[in-house]
Amino acid sequence: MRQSKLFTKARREAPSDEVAKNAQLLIRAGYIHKEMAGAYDLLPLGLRVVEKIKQVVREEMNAISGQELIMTTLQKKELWERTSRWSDDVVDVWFKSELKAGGEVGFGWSHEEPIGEMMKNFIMSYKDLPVSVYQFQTKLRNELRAKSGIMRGREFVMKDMYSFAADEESHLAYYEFTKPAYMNVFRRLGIGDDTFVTFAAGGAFTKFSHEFQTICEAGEDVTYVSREKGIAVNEEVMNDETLATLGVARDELEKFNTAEVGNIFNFGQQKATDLGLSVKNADGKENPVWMGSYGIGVTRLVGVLVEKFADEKGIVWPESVAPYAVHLVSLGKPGDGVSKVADALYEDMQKAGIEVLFDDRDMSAGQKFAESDLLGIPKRVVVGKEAAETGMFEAVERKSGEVRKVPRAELLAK
RNA sequence: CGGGCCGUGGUAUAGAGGUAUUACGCACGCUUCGGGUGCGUGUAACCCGGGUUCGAUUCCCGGCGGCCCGACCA
Repeated sequence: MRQSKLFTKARREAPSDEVAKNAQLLIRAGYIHKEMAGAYDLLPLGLRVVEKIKQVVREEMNAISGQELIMTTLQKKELWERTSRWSDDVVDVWFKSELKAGGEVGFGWSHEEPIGEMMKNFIMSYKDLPVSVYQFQTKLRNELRAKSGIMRGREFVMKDMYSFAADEESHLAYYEFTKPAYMNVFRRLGIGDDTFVTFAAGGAFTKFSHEFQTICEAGEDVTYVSREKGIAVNEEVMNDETLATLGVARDELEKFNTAEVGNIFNFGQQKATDLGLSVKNADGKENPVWMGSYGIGVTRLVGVLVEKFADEKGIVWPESVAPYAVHLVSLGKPGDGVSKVADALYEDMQKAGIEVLFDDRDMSAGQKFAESDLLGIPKRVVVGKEAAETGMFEAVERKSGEVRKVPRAELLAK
């Protein structure tokens, strides 16, 4: 992508109505645009980051037999009434509207009800199970207070997966199976060492649910962590009973601010019972399906990654999610020798299949470097007079600031 | 939802009861050419409604919007 054609521009100053570091940097760099409190547009660069994250998640979900689909945002009132979750007194984040043709609809804040209902059309027998399906969906939640920039919005992208099993054993096996898959995701995003499977409040049928909490100053949760024992406990369930159950002592745990980047939840047979989703077992009897749900906050992860890795100069993306792998910065003037060298290099990098953002604009070097730092692309290749003459290009690693002189051929090797 | 702070060009800001400062940006010209180059000219703003007043962007009330703290948070 030629930066001269990119309609977004970096800004020098952070907007006055944002305090959160993630939103300030993402807006300054042109990744997102604030539409209203808790609702942000994904601009071309931001969309690329989101798509990168989605791809990592997709690969890991596919690896545990998840089948991707996408559900509607519009939700049937009758369905949610059946599970007693239509009322605003029960679910306080509903957005609702009315159909002109008559009747009320809700806007999806979660999808276990409709997905369970839909699956009734396809799951008849224990032989149809186990199955798990997932989607990347824009959730709408009427939060009383949106905050922390992109980390807690009213409209956000979430990966939600739902599993269906015929018996408890295979159900729990799958539930456990998702944990390493989730950790693979977080590891690939560069936050594996700071993300913990965390015991959190359960529901009607399980003592605990499991959250994936990432150490992050801007996070809303407080988590107690024992790195040695590999145990983490959400503050909300932090008590003597929990400690006894888990076999840890209070003084073994370190307290952190954390952001919930994922959550897995065991519904037991309750959800399917409410929905009337059952299968015939081998003995010919109807049996409610065992269900689980598994979420990952995709857009929240964008915020967490910015919060965790940004430095005083701007954003620093992990390679796995960066909008481009290389930021090619030309210091030439339109039509001069330097520009021609940069242009040719850009074309060849494109042909080599390298994702490259090419700063071909006519601006001062200092401004280009400052903007490049702000954007946070992992590698910057600078084309100046020296490079044009010697064929040795300056490659700067954004994260470390390390500078190397590399020959052209090396830049085209992936 | 309770409490607090705040709404001025595209962005960030100053300010006063008599239509508004500065910087960035943007346009044009010159300058500069490896860390947000310097100069000149130009462009562009007081959230909405009501009240007080000769006059309100400024003071008062209400609304709308934003941020923060708390509460809430499958």
